[in-house]
Formats: sequence, structure tokens, C-alpha cells
Amino acid sequence: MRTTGVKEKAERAAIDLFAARGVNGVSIADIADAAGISQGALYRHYRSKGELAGHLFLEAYRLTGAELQAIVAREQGFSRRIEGMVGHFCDLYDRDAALFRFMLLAQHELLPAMSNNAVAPAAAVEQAVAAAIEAGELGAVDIPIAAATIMGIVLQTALFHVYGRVAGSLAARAPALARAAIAAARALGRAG
Amino acid sequence: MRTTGVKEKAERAAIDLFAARGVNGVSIADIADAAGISQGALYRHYRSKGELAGHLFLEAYRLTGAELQAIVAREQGFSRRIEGMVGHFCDLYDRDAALFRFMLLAQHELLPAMSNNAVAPAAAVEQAVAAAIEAGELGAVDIPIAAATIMGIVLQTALFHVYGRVAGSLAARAPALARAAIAAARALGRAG
Amino acid sequence: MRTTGVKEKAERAAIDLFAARGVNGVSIADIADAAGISQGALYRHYRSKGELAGHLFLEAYRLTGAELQAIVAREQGFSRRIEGMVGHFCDLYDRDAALFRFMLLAQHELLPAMSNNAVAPAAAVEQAVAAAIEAGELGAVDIPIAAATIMGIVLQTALFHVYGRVAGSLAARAPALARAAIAAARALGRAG
Amino acid sequence: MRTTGVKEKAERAAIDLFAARGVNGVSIADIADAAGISQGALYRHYRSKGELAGHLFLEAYRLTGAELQAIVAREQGFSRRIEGMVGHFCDLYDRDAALFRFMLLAQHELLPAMSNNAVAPAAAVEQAVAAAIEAGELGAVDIPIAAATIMGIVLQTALFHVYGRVAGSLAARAPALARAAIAAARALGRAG
DNA sequence: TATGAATGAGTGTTCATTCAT
DNA sequence: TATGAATGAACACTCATTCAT
Repeated sequence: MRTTGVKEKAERAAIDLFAARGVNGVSIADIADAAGISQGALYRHYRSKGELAGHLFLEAYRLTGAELQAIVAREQGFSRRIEGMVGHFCDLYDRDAALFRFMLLAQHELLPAMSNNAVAPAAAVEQAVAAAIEAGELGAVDIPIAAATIMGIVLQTALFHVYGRVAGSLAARAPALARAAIAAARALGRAG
Repeated sequence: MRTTGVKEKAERAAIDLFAARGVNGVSIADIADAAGISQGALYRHYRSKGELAGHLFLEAYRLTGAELQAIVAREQGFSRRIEGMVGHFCDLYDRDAALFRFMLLAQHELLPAMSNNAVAPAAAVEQAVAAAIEAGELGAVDIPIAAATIMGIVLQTALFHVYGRVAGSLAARAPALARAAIAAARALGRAG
Repeated sequence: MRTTGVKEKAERAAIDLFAARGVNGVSIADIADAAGISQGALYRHYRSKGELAGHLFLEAYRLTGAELQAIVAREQGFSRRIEGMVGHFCDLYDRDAALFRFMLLAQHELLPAMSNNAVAPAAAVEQAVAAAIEAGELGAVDIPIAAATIMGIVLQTALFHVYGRVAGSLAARAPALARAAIAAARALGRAG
Repeated sequence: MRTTGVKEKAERAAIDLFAARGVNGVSIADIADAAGISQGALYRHYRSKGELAGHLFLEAYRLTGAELQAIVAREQGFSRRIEGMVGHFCDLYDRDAALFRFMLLAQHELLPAMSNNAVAPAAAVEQAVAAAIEAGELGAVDIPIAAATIMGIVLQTALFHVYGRVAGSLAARAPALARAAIAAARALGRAG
């Protein structure tokens, strides 16, 4: 490996800055300065700022989606799967809040430009919901609504953490959040 | 009265564009063009683009917060209050999705610059949770977590609607979402 | 007189602001605000900002030139004339430093656009010098150089007052400055 | 070395334009056009137009002040010092009238924002006057007034040259102007 | 390969001037 | 006549991108 680490340093700096100020709020000069590299060097690895942001987002998005898919494949039963996925989200946030926040912010700017929904984290959650319905663990709920419910509980809690309304490790909250998510999904199916 | 309507046209155009592309993604020229006014005319009503965005956001934010507070004051009991607030969110979205989306997007850019949390919609939800705990309707849940859970269920569903994962009126989903929110809040309190 | 005083208020405000910040550093809005009138009202009296500035400058310039001419006509002998003119400059400054400063500043912007040198204060000084040469009171000095010398002594002293290097009334300095001016003019004529 | 000369070209163009129309009368586009560079390139060397103007002014102002100080240090006696300084001013004007005129104009806009008077050309002249008083070469004149008198004689002559009232090299006038300055300073001290 | 100076289109903002009321 | 909202052409400045070194 003759790596100068330019790419890694640039990506780390970009994620931190994008998370803090949004993609549009960060200039190439900001990233180069924070990474300790030249502006020109960035263009050896990415053709444009948009490509850099898009790549970082898609990589994180895909990885998260794949990990959630793996949890669905590994675990048995709706409860175990939701517990696994919620726990995974909380770990992700605790481990790299900037990356998490970047994903949350950037989706508004970058998702419209993307087509492939199969890689989305939401798809894994929807899959778990669909399996639960098929297995009779859940009533005939609207699948996207149930997925939104489950994800919303975790993501909004993470946002509250970002804004200082919630403190401490999210992992510690994971069991409670998973319980809430499961209960919410079940309640969706009950008669109005 | 001289009703040129410049301000109204500008605000409508700004909300629509901000909702679609974020505050940073919209130029003054974009707004002026969409509103059919000159760029300079904008500056008679707002001293800067930031002031325009901040004013629009804060107005919507405060109004929403006040309406939720009114629901909490008017309704009795946790269930009725959550039903009222969830229904209100859904109506809001159905009535003006752009305004709703603007609030969702702009909070990331504008909330850090604001101090007054008392006006926040979240505060009203937290108040309903606190009252329910005091009345023994809810176990000793962590209040911000419960509020995040409730809001996340509605807001993420609205986002799924924005991204086309959910279709149709949200108001029709309101009862189910309220049921989910109430169940989620209750589940948070149960022993791990 | 049905005068609303719009013109007078505007001119006074304009002179004060022009003196403080230069013509280019003052906007029509500044003048209207300071004068307590509307921007549009200004255009009933002057066709443009440049015309306003030019008119104010030329009026002051012409008046000063005429007054100096009158002193030359009234007084007898080089010394009396220089004493009269220097004293007049000092009085002018003491009475309305803003107007004086405006003339000093604005000449750089406005003089190039003017042709009529006959009205210039410098012309009166040159006339006094020429008369002194003709009367044998002064050697064959270069007339513009002598005029520059005389005026420079007074104007630079006034500038030093503006910048705080000199304090107190200039009129009190007038006799000394006049002596200096006369001595300087005479010295110019002596052999190198 | 890569000698694109952007900075030098920009500074030369800026001085010439500032001298002709004042700092406020010149746009960045004007400078860039005259220098044959892009507008953006200017901002690699100066953070703002004001910084460019301030730097150019202060550099010339300081250099002039230092050169006058050197003349005062090198020469002996009031007459020799004044002759040296007046000669230096005239050389300066002959060599670069635009720079000289820029200094004369820009002081009105830029001096108020500066504090350090020690670097001022006027300080050197005042120093020569003070030394002459101490040495008994000059009566007890007011020092700033004497300095204003001396400087006014030279500067106003230069201005007359700018406005076309005086022609030819100023250096040729230097001996006469120095004589006038010395005589004026001495006359200030004589009894009224 | 890495640098950073240079570019030029675009940004938010100001302001002299016009004009409907 | 007086107002002040509206205009539109600047303006100072930023920044993604290119390219000579």
C-alpha cells in the first residue's frame, strides 16, 4: 500500500463537515483545509463535489441497508429482527454520530437523484414487516407505514440526541425503543 | 390599498422552493423568478435571505407549536391528546405538504441558530407525555424519548409520503398512526 | 412662501453626509432619511444624485470664488488682500466645517467635470498675485505656483484640523497663516 | 518561479484607477479588466477591495514617512532638511503621479480607519520643525501648524499640477518651494 | 502525482431611479 | 405635490473546477 491516505482523510473530513453544515454549506476549500490536502488532490479521486457527497452517502446507505438485511436473514421472528435492527441503528449512532447525521441530512438532497431503492435501509425494515405478516405475527398492516413507524421511532430519537434533547448512549435506549417499535407496529394492525 | 402582493407571492414561492431544494439550494433569483417579482423587491420586506428563511420557519414552527399546545389544553387524557396532535400533523401535511417539508428540512439549518425551545412543537408533545405520567396513564417513561417516539412515527410517515413510499391522504392514516404512537409510548414504560 | 423646506433640509443633510463619507459613500436613502423626507421627493428638485452633488459643490465653489474676488476688489495691496482671503477661509471653516470639508473632498470627484475656471477660488488668489507682481510688490514669481503656495498653507491647516492634528478656532490662526502665506510668496521670487 | 505577476499587475492597475476616480469610484471589475486578470484572482492576494486599497495606501504612506524620517536623520539644520523633504515630495510626484494622487485622495477615505500616526509623513515634518525650535533656528511656532504650512505648499502645488494649473517637472520647482516653505515657517513665529 | 493559482459563472445585496397611488 | 414600493443594473465576493508547474 503506497497510500498517502489522501482519500481517507478527505472522506473523513467531508463527512464531519457535511454532518455539521450540510453538503451545500461546505466548500471544497473547507474539506481540503480540514483534511490537510490540496483542493486539486480531491479531484483525482472524485470528479466533483456532488460525486464525493453522493459516493459517501450511497456507501453508507448501502452498507447500512446490507447490515439490516443481514440481521433480517440471521434473526428469527419479528421481535428479534426489530430488536436487532433497532440495536444496530443505535450502535451506528453511538459509534459515528457524524456519519449518521450526514445520512439523515443528505437523504433530502441526494435521495431524489437515486433510483435503486433495493439498497435502502427502509427496504430491510419493510422486508421484516412483510415476513411478520406472512408468518401471522402481525396483522395486515400497511407495510410502508409500519416501516416508517419503526424507523421514525429510532431516527427521531437520534435527532433529539443531535439537538441535545436526549443525552447519553443510544444503545442503552435500544431495548426500550425496540419494544416501542414492536408495539407500534402491532397497534397499527388493530381495528380502528 | 395598494395590494401588489409582493410579500405573499415571495413567501409562497420561497416555501415551495425551500421545500424542494433546501434553503441553501435556492437562490434569491430563483425566488424572484418563481414569484414573478424583482430581486430588489424582496429586500423591502426582508433584510436578507436568511431573515426570509428564518421568518418563514419560525412563523410555521411557532404556529404549529401553538396549535399543538391548544390541543393539549383542549383535550382530556393522553389518548385524546395524542389523537388530536397526530390528526393535526396529518392535516397540516395534507393541506400544505411543501410547508411541512420546509419545516422538516429547515430545522437542520435554522434550529441551531434559535434558542427559544418553548415554542417548539416537541414541547407540546412532551407536555402531553408529562401530564399522562402524572395522571398515572403512563409509566415513568423518559419524556423526551417518548416525545421522539410519538413524533417520529408521524414525521417519518410524512417523509415516506414525500419520497413516494406512501400515497394518499395522511389524514386517513391518522387513527392508525395515533394508535401506534400511544402503544409505543406505553411500551416504553414496560420493564425490559 | 409655501415652502415645505424639502430642498433646504435635503441640501443640509447632503452636505453633512457628503462631508463625512464622500459623495460615493452616501446613498439617496441616507440623505432622505437624514432629511426626514422621501426619496422620491428629492427627484423633484434634482434630476440625479450627481446633479445634487454638483449643484451643491458649484454653488459653494462659486460663492467662495466670488467672495474672494470681492476681497481682492475691496482691499488694497498684496498683504491686505492675502490677510483678507486667509481670514475669509478660516471664517468659512469655523462657520461650517462640513461645507468646507465637502468642498475639499468633492473637488477631486467633481472638478474634472467642470470647465469654468473663472469661478474658482484659485482664480481670485491668482489675480491678487498677478496684481502684486504688476505693482512691484512681488518679484516675477510663477503665478499658479504662488497661488498654490498661499492656498496650500490654509487648506492643509484646515485638513489638519479635520484630522485632529490642530484644534481650536482657525480664525485665531488667521494672522499667522496670512503672514506665512505672504512670506512664502515673497520667498518664491528670490533667486535660487 | 511561476511569475504570473497577477499581484503586480493588479496593484498597478488599482493605483492608477484609484488615483483617477477614487477608491469608491472603482469596481473590482474595473481593476481586473485593466490588469488583464480575472476578478477571482484578486481575492487570492487580498481578502477584499478594502484590504487592497488599505494595503496599497499604507505601504505608500509608510514608505514615504520612512523616507522623510531618513532625510531628517541624514540632513543637518532646518533648511537642509526642508530642502531634502520638499525635493523628495517633488521627485515622488514626478516619478509616479498616480501613486501620489492616490495617497492624497485615499487619505480621506482610509486615514480615519487607521490609528498609527507615527508612520505618517506629517510626523517627519513635525519632527524637523521641533528640532529647529529646539536648536533656536525657529521661533516658538505651533508645530502642527508649521508642518501643515510646509506640507500644504508642496501638496497644493502637486494638486495644481494634477488639475493642469501647473505644468512641467515639479523637481524643477523644488528649490523655490523649499524656500517658500522655510520662509513660511519662519514667518509663523514672528510677532503678530 | 500533488499543488495551488487562476478562472468565470453565480451569489446575496445595494442603490439610483421610476412610477402608481 | 409627496410617497415609498418596485425595478434592474450594478457591486463585492464565493466557489467548483481546471491546469501549468
